[in-house]
Amino acid sequence: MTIRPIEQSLPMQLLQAREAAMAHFRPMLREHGLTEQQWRVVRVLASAEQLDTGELATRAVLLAPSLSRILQSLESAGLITRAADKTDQRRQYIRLSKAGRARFDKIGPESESLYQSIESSFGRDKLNALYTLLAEFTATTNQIR
Amino acid sequence: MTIRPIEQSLPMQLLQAREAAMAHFRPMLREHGLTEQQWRVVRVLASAEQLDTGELATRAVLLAPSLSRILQSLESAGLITRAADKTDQRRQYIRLSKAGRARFDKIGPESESLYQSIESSFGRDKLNALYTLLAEFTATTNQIR
DNA sequence: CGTTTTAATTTAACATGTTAAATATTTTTG
DNA sequence: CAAAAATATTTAACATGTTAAATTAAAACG
Repeated sequence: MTIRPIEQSLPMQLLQAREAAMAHFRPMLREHGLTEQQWRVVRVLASAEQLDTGELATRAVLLAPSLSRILQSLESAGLITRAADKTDQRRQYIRLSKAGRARFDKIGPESESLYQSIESSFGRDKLNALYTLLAEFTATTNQIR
Repeated sequence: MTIRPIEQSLPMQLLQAREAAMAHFRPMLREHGLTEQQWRVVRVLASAEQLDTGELATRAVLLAPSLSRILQSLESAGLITRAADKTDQRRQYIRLSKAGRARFDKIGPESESLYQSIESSFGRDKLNALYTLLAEFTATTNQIR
């Protein structure tokens, strides 16, 4: 059997594409004192009143152990608050604090601006095409067995 | 300014697409005692006589500190050997040991088989189109500034 | 030729990824 | 209802990601 060279594999292209994009965001986030993953959590919370950690993990694409540690750091930084569910003591709800909202309001426009510079370089139409293909790929591949 | 929702951002789609793909490979690699990144290094070495660590890092898409640790583990496992450059004592060359080659020969076909099941589910043409778009995106985005 | 600068690699420190196990709480069952 | 099974979250352990600093060797410079 012929084995595909590593550089011709889709996972490697996905990795390099993501790295190319994130290289533009990381320095900015660093100046604002957030990691890429912490920023994902803040962004998800900014678009919802409150979320339980399960839903938060799904939307931020984080595994539970990672999210658990990230929430500890965000809580220490005063950017989120937690509240236990009244009827199910296992479940807890997370929401952005005022400081968390303020941080989001500061970073959001800078992030969007960087995103648009990427969009205009690559072309909006191609970016949309790529986005759509990726979504299809993910859906299809997640269904295999 | 309107801030793009996280789930509509390309970096998140890239992350999810990669995760969808890797979920199929990780359990197999685990049974063979290699992590995803160790397997990347072995694959790169399998297609070259020997490589210095700089070139190896580039081809396996790893940062130098990560590669340094991975080489230590692969050396402990007996899968690679190292040799210093005769004229430049800073530079070292890495090559696959016989055990490393044997490991590659065992894993390679299983990996290729999984890859082909993904390819046939998504469609070869769409996969190629996606691959090409990703390569263009990476090239374009790496050039910005 | 000795000193400074550049380059290759490793180490350090902290955050996250991954899997397994532990904990605490709910729900199901017999 | 009491024991067992299921669920939500955290902890543990080890590997990798990321940035900065340290180490070592080579090249450039005065």
